Amino acid sequence: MLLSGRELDVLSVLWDRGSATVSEVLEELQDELAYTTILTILRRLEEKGHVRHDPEGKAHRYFPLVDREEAQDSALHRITRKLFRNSPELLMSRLLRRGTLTEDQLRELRELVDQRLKEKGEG
Amino acid sequence: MLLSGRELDVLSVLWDRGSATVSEVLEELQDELAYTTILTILRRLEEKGHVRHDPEGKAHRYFPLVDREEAQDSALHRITRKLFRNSPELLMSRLLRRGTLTEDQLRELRELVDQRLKEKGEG
DNA sequence: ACTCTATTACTACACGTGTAGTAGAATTCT
DNA sequence: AGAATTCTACTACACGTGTAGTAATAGAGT
Repeated sequence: MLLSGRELDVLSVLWDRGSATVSEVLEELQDELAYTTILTILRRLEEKGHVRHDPEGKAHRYFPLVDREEAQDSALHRITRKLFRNSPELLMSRLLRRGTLTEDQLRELRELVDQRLKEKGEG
Repeated sequence: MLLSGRELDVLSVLWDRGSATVSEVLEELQDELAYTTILTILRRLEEKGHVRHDPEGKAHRYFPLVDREEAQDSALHRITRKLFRNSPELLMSRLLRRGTLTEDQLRELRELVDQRLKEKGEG
């Protein structure tokens, strides 16, 4: 699944709200795009099977058919392969080295790692 | 800096070897592309200022002008913004949850996190 | 010097994406 | 009902990317 920048912008609204009409997407997006631009993006997403719609009054209400996690995994997988020699560990260490995490976030992260380690130990 | 899939394939070879000619890139890539395809990609990368070349015999030797870390950061930044609500922590926890890391990698990761925490504590 | 071959420079073209306009249908307002 | 508004369907177009062909050229071998 390969989603473009704009497609992700639009899908993000659907993910956040569960569903949305063109107008709703339009309202929520930062960049001021034309109404028909959103419409085009949603139509293309529908062609590709990433969203569907139900009629709602004279308008359409769009629903995501892929979920955020899938898109996240797919994007992570791609950049892991292309930029991190296929090593998620390298990716993480790069993120850590960039130092954008707060102390609290680091602590939570350590919790998560410990959690995973515990699971590995048991399983 | 936005690098396309193929551009990343080609740049990866330059990063791995330090520099490369078209033939060298060609040899190293999995997908069997035409010689001129590689040439085109390198020319475009050069137009954008991402590589440069020196003459070498009748051929050209290409050198990367961006480094892998920059490209990594740029890609990570983009997907963090578009897919993880701008939270690198969310990204990491997603990676952890996918469970693709081995026990050893998890341990190394915990080391790294501890390391960062220590630095934060001092700084 | 002449031919063969590797290499570049230039061109081409299909496809996806970003962006939006126009025409016409559906609703709403008065 | 007629006018204004909202919305969709369809079309358009520029730009980037993936891919490669053709023509010209520079060395390599003899």
